[in-house]
Amino acid sequence: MQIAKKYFTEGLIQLTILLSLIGVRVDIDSYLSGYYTPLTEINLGPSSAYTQTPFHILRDTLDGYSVHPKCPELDYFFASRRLLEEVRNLGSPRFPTQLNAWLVHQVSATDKADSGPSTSNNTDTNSGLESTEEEARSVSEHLPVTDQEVQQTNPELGQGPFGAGACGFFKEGDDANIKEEEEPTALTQLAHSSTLEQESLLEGITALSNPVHQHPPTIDIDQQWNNLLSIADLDDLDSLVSERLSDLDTDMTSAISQDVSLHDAMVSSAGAFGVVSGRAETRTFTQQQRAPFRLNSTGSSRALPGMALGLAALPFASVCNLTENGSSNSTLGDCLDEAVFDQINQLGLEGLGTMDPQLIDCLENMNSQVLEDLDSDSGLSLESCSGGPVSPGSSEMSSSSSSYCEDECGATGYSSEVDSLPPKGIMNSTTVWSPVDLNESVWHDHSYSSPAFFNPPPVTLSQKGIKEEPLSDDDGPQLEQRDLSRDELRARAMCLPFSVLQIVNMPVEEFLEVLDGHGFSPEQVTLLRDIRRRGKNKLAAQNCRKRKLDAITGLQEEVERLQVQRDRLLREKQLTAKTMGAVGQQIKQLTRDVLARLRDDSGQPLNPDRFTLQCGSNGRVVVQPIRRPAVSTSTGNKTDKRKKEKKQ
DNA sequence: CTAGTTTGTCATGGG
DNA sequence: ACCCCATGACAAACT
Repeated sequence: MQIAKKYFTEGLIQLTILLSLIGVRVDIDSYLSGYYTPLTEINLGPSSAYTQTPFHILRDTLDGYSVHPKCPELDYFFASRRLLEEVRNLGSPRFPTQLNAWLVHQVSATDKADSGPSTSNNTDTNSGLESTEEEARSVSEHLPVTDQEVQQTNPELGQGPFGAGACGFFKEGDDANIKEEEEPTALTQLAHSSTLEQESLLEGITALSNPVHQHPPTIDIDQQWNNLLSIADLDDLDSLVSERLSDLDTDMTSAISQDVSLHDAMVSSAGAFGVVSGRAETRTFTQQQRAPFRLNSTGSSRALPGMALGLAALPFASVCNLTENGSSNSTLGDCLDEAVFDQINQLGLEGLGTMDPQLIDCLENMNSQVLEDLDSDSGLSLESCSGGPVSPGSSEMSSSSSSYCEDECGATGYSSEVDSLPPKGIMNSTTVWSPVDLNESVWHDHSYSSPAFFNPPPVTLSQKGIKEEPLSDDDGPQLEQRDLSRDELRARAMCLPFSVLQIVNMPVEEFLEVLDGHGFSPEQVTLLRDIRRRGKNKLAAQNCRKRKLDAITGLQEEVERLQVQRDRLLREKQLTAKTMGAVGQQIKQLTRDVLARLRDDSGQPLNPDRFTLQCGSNGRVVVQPIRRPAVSTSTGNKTDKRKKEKKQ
């Protein structure tokens, strides 16, 4: 039901945008204001802010973060965006601003939802939801009147952005529309306003943690915020902030990708956006997962000036944005689409050898996040690429990741995928060890044990990786030379046309052919054999160490398991002993009771000390006299015998 | 500076 | 005989 509502809402919003593009003004404020009221009822939320954010949550998830990009539910969303793109191509140069307005609406919805405390506060004061609706209506009614005012107060928004949440957003959106119709000269100003919008988004978030910065006109909401914060759990607040953050990420990335066309007219926006991103970075509520996105976003935004200078850079930014948020159909579809990713995953690195150079460039410009996605493996694979002790788990690793490692990490000697990866594939792709290709290949130029090719921001690299490969793409060849392994240096010194990786990984047959067919000198042959032997032994050593560690870990786990089992058995033993003691006492008591009711031949009660009850196999209970000698110990028997002997 | 860790290498042995 | 692999041992680099 919520999803249906979401679709309906989104569709309505986008229809509104489309209508606005052709000059039809549609005021959705009233709809939105009325929309949340039933939503609140649906979500049975007691006027909590969270109960008013489902729309936002759904949007967030369907925007691509929590939902897989291939999720069919996104088709509609992407189709809508494509439609908007087509409309823009039809000649509406200011559409990005319109999209901004749409995004603003989107956030405004959440903000309005987040400003739900107003609703909750109203409910607290028993004023009901109607008052909120009235507020929204009044706001929307004032909008046409205050458009000019808003435009004038934009700079103020820049300083202390719209504290009023939804109100400010709607004003911005309508403002954009009207300005669009008014004067083209307002384009840069529009850009600035959009920048302000972006900033306002952040401010809206920061207002969560610091509501004091809100504007005086928003005193009511401010107070309501204080009320909310006073009762809100910290964890809830964190989750709330994270929701806002995710939404922000979506908006920001989308804004970047969509604003690119306007960028030549709004270079300042990029800078301002960078500032915004930086500010977001300083906010400590950036979660670990979000942090890379934010950093990447910052990076892409910093690349925006370059994009403004040349369209050639556009696809790269689009790639970054596309892969970051998984949304927005990019113009890069020709260069990089899912099929390419699949191809990379399937072919492993060998695809790089035959891939289009442009695509390789694209890949090189990708951030680490993208590369990790390509790897479709966690840090483990990365660590394995960097030669971590865990790496050698060759046999357990997937072929895709292994091949990826081997290729991408270049001479990462001990990705230990020698077995799992398809060496023949490499040879086929490189056309049977073409020396030229090998020397020119990217991975060949990097350290034998370094994943330099994948050198993303150091954050994602393990210490070992950093240690072995401080190289980055910006580092000069001297560092590169320094980080070459000894064997690599020897191979170069001996003018061997193969990299260490190739020497190590090529099949025996190929290796023998190489030794025989290239007319190598005996020294070169010896070096080739040594390199191969050392490389394989290095892999073997790493495998061995990993196995040893695994064995130790397994033994430790087994020790822990056995200790737990021992403790459990000891407890069971104690419990059993207790139970046995209790049962014995019960039997004793029952025996006394029974014997007390029995009489001997003389009519006297049986002495419990001299008789006992024995239960036979047939169920009969027999009274038996206690045989003292049987009860007495062996030492007792001996003493008895001695006494008897003495008596005799 | 020292101790511990990591990593590459060699020697050896088994398959 | 050769190759591959596993593993202990050693040394260098690094933390």
